[in-house]
Amino acid sequence: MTPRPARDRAPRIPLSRQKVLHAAVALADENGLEALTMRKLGEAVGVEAMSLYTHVANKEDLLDGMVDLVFGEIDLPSPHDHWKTAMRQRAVEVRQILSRHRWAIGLMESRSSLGPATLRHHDAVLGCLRKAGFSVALAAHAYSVLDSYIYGFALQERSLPFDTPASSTELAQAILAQAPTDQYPHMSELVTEHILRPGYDYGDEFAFGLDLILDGLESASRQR
Amino acid sequence: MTPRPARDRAPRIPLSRQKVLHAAVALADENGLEALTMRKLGEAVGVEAMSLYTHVANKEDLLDGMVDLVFGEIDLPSPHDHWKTAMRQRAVEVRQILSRHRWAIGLMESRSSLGPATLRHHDAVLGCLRKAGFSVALAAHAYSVLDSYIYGFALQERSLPFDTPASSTELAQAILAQAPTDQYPHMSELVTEHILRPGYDYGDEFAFGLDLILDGLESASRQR
DNA sequence: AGGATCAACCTTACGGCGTAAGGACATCAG
DNA sequence: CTGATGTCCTTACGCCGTAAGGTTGATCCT
Repeated sequence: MTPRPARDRAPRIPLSRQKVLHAAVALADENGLEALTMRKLGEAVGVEAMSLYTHVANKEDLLDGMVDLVFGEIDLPSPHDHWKTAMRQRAVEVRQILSRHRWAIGLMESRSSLGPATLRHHDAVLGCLRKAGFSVALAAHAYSVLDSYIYGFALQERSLPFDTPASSTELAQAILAQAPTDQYPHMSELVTEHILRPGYDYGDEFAFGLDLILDGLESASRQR
Repeated sequence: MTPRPARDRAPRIPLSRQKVLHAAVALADENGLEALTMRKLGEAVGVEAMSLYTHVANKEDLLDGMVDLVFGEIDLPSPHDHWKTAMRQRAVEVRQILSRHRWAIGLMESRSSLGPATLRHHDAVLGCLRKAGFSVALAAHAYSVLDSYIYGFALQERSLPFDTPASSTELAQAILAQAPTDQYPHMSELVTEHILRPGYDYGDEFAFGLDLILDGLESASRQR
């Protein structure tokens, strides 16, 4: 009665941890981390929610895997570049990646189990600084300032309503409406004379702070 | 039959938005943001979950209020201090407050509706910089770098397992176990020669980056 | 005093969440 | 052919935020 399935192959390509992780990243990218539920992820890969547990231990493990995938997207610093060039490049790239994966910002630094791509990345960055003559302590300082700045900037950038410069104007006006000129004069000044200026883009602030930090590190590294 | 309640006063002190917000902050401080549920918050203030909706519009509004409460904890920069002193003081205080309210880190910058304490705070910081001769643009740059650094540092600090310096040793050893010395040499070097050193405390890194940024801002402010 | 108004609070219920427990079934090794 | 293994499914539990509507007690206007 039931036809033999063996002959007309429905090739039964099974799922894999990698496929699940990639689908999870895509889903979080599109709809935010709060929309990443086991049920929706299952649907996205064509499987019931509970079947996902064949490939990930639980949701924490899923997030760990997603974070390591993101770390894997970051190019390792090229060994030929000057440390300053390499660190600037890395900073710009990380910021770009974090704006592609906004959900990752609170997660990347807070995983308690580090994946292989994560470890490789940290090691390469430290190696770049050590090779440039940074002491172990200074390399630690440098890594701390740089990443604090990069993640912090990404965090602030994420709060903006949408990426378009047009809608940032709307936000500014909304803030201005909430904040009467006479009560918050410096706030209004900032909004009217800086943020509402035609070419304004908050993202441009990134370079200022980054160069400030890199210059500071340069002089710190020369001092010993 | 039922005794008149008017005489023997059970004074029926009603709840208020402020009380709800304070209880919510306390609950999140103690058990983390994920433990802050309407039911548990209701229990904490002696009321059923649904009754909370008399005082807050929904959970988003609750979070908005909590964030504004935290901003209210930050002292406004004293108008008599040099900008550098005032900004350093503020940075240290914000970091301290963020370590008391770890749940606030991802939230403070990302509320779309700003409370009065939040606006007052931003205005005072901007005022301090403007009064010190910073142009509007430079004040914006400065505020951006400083807050990016502060929030980013707090974010990284939060990832540590617990605040005790003893347990940071455990974490370091766990990482070292995950990361074999030959495969990640610089990582191991950092852990063994820096992090596992007796007096090490990641919190100490904060001052290095902060002074680096403040010095950078000082020279930027003199340049025009 | 009597009655209306109204804010504070409660009960019940709904759909969605992560995941524990256990069963079905295809594939493959012996 | 037989049993083992790994992938996937079904069902169910106790959480979550909150919509809808009911009860109660204080206050104010006759």
